Amino acid sequence: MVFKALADESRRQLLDRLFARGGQTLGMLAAGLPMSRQAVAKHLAILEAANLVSVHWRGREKLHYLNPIPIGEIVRRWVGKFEDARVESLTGLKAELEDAAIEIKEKRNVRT
Amino acid sequence: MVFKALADESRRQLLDRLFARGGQTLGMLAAGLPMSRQAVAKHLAILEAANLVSVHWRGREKLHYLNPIPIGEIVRRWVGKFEDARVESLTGLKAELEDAAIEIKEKRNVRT
DNA sequence: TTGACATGCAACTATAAGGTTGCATATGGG
DNA sequence: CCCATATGCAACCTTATAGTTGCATGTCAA
Repeated sequence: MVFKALADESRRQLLDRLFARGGQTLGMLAAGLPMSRQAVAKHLAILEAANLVSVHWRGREKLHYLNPIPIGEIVRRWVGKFEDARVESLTGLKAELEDAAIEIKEKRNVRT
Repeated sequence: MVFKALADESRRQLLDRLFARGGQTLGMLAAGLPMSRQAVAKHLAILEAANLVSVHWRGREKLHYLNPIPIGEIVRRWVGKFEDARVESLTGLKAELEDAAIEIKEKRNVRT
């Protein structure tokens, strides 16, 4: 799942590295990160499963690339439905605030 | 953090509910979800911390709203930097594939 | 073919995360 | 004032996840 994949800092760092330079091998990516090669392999597997990273085998080397499908598109597919909700929610908030104001007014009347 | 907040299905459901109707109380949101009120409260706290949900107190009731700042914007701020990487990455992939093709050709030549 | 290198697989550990229960606190209404 | 209601706080349990180590597999190059 995309959000779970992006939720981890190490995985975002891996995406950063692939952003800086595509086609890196597992070994290249693992070197310089403060964790074992196997840990990196796991992260890359998760990124692959989330369709954020694609791979290409060249002999015994596994080359990693940011997925051709734009990450933004994948994410937008998930959050897009909330885009239009914003205005309505704000309206709702406004209404509630007004309700509260009225209630306070009413109380003042009772007490006076 | 936004992605961690969005990574959980229960929290996405809560956003769905607030999308359907803003200004719901903790109790309202908890009713109908297969978990305790306290669990929902924790999720809402995480959504608040991630700036996805804003609250407004009315007496003893806590009203929840999707954050005025569009969720899409928040998310885009995180993934935006990868948007432009796509083309370059594809180019990189293309180059690697061509490299691979050349290697295979060279081998054929050696063997032939 | 053999050795070195690149990756995969599996078992295990530690910590974080989602969930529960029980009790405390604060507000509103009669 | 008192009780019901709405939420908060804290301890605890269970499972998921990030990480480790050790060994197996597969490919290149001499």
